[in-house]
Amino acid sequence: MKKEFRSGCPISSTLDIVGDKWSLLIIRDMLVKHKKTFKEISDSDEKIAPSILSARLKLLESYKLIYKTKVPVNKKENIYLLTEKGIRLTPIIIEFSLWGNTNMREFNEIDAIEGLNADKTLIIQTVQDNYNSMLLNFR
Amino acid sequence: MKKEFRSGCPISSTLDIVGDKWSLLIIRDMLVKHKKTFKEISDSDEKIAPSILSARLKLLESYKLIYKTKVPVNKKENIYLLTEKGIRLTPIIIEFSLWGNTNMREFNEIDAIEGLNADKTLIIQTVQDNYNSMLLNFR
DNA sequence: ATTTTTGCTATCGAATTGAAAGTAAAAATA
DNA sequence: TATTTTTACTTTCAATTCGATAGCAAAAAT
Repeated sequence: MKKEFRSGCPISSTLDIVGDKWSLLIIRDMLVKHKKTFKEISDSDEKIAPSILSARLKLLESYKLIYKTKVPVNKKENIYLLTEKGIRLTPIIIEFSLWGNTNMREFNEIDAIEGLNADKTLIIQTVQDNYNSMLLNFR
Repeated sequence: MKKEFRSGCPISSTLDIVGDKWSLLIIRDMLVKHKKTFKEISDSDEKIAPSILSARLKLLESYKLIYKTKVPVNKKENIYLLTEKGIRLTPIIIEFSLWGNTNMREFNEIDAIEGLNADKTLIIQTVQDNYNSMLLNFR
């Protein structure tokens, strides 16, 4: 675990954990697409390198945003799940999605995202509720 | 300007611009602390390197999140201001602040931030209104 | 018993970061 | 007006991180 933060600012401290190009995409795939295994998470449009994914998962786990478990019928496969802290990143994920949907279209061809026109509080609640429902399968 | 985005996802595209450790801190300092010059922005608790700051300002300008102007009485000093798109990052900045304030305290000594207990919509509105008021001085 | 798949790790070249020094031009000062 | 200081960066280069690719051990699948 990295011990040195750049400052005591909450934004700066958060960026010291998730402020790279990949971490929030990993959280996105876990949270919105309910991806749980190393292979599922690495299998995204953006094609994260396995060494980078491995390092990021370790870091996120060490800061308690995710945890790793296994299902009894498969000793090999790691199941990565978001912790409560990780789930609380939902507003950040949704705000990035809303911002990018509105402001990035002149620079990149942006996919249409279903459900983004709903009230943002409802979107956040729905995403979190869906994830929590899925978590019930692992208790 | 970098032309290649990793995918058409709005989150991924946004992270391709601001997904480094410094960009959102620059936006924070401009938006919340009303910092406008190279020196002011580089003079933060986190101590960004001048070469990195210069590169980030150019990138943010090229993607139209900020613009550069000068005041008539000072030909030398560049004044960096947020564009409308840049100001629209306020919800992201505030969500990072709220998340870090709640979830980072076990890992880092987090500064108390005034005003974070208010309703988040009000915080966002206030920050944006304050910045827009300040902008009136430059028209 | 054998083959395939998964979950990584290792290697190494490429890219980025960032410390520190330097520079030109403008502002400030004498 | 001459000189000094400050600003806004740029440059250099070592350190660090990224990421393409190949490889490996163990478990699952056949």
